Amino acid sequence: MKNRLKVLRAERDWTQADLADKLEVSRQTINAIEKGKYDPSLPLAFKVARLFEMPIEAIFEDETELEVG
Amino acid sequence: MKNRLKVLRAERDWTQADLADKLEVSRQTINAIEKGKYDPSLPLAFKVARLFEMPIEAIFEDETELEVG
DNA sequence: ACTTTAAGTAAAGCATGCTTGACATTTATA
DNA sequence: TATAAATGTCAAGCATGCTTTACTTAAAGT
Repeated sequence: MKNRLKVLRAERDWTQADLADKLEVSRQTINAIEKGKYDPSLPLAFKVARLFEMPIEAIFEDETELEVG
Repeated sequence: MKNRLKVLRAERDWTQADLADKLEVSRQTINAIEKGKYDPSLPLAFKVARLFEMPIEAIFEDETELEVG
């Protein structure tokens, strides 16, 4: 799953640690999500969306295949 | 986290097993999410949103407190 | 009443999300 | 160049998401 965290941070001049603080997660969690090591949980995705005041879909981009079935 | 899965299913006359099949997860997973036992992962939430053709926020409702900080 | 279908629930196990602590690398700045 | 700030990464451990198997309960149709 792609995400725009790095850009959204840059627009606000926030460090990964800044964002981590605001979201109440560890800095490593932000780093891992930005680097695509794993996806955030849904509750964390909601928190991100609220912080940036935009829909989840405007921040995270799903790239899983469409069904064949 | 509240969700409208049960209603969305009912509108389409789908069983939990039907929905599970369409989402490629187990029936128990659908049951657990509907009963609020846990939240779906973000990828699964995206899959649900695509299936019902509506934004994640129209299906799942976050109810975590706003920051005091 | 019987049968079937749907929904609920539980346990064990594996995969993923997130934590802390520590250390390495990169980037900016004195 | 030296120092500090920001980012990257790893390991161990705990919490959550999801699986399979299996059983129970509820609802619906015969």
